[in-house]
Amino acid sequence: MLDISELSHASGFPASKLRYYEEIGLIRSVGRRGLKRLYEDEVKARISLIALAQKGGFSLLEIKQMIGVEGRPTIDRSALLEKADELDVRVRELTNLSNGIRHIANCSAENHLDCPRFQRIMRVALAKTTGRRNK
Amino acid sequence: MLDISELSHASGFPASKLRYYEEIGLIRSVGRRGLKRLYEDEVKARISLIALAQKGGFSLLEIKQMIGVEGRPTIDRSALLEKADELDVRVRELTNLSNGIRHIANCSAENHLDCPRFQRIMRVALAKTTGRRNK
DNA sequence: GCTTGACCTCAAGTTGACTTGAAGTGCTAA
DNA sequence: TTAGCACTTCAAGTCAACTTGAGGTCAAGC
Repeated sequence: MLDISELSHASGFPASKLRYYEEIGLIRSVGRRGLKRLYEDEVKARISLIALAQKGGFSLLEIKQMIGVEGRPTIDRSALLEKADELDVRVRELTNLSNGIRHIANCSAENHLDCPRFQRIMRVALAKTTGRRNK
Repeated sequence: MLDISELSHASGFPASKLRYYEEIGLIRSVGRRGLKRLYEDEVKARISLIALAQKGGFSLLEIKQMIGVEGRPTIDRSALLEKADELDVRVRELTNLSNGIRHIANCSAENHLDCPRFQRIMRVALAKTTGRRNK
């Protein structure tokens, strides 16, 4: 059991953010000591997971659906697997982007977009992208 | 040479977004036909790159610094390599997250955060994260 | 030459994810 | 028992990244 300042300290999230997450139902407190919220230790893992998923480009709403209220997702298995696939596509793209950036850092071409090697890298990076729904 | 509707169609970006990008200096038009903007073909690659970098979690400002105005970055080599490193860290995290999500989809535990296998996956996913500046 | 329609500008509105501020509350220690 | 302080709520503010809307303009086809 931790109060909000302990959780804040442990997670590196400001208390305002934790209150906000609780407000939108991403985390929950299990009671109060006085008027202070009390959190279970488990919440720490939950918060780490949320932070991670955010880096993956998921919105808080998507994350809520994926991890659910009690650690059980509120969306179905196939939707979850779809998210994982999405993530894998992104991972491949970002790997290529990383290579592209490294190339820009090292290449001496006037305009990197004109450099054939860079173009090849980007062609690869984007090849996997075709066919994606565009929001 | 393409006008904005052609570019919009080719890139899948709404015209409003293209105008916005031009306004903030991320892309540029090379002239007008009447009052319609004219873009060079090169802009298509630039837009793809922007979209890709955004997926990598970079802000439009960061992207502008990385690819610059004429295809030359406005930040230095070491800063670029740092961005690439950042991206590599993220790639590893997201790979683990993907595994975590797949596990949630398949695991039958009551609460996934309690599942030891899931915990292990997340521990790995987050292990690489320690030491990162937290904004 | 006149209408039409796709573009234009510029200001204001929207959304997601928070933060900030003002005013209140209740353990804790003197 | 009273002061202090860390928490509380709730409304409003902020920021990035766009979108929307009102009112204007120009080339093209009738």
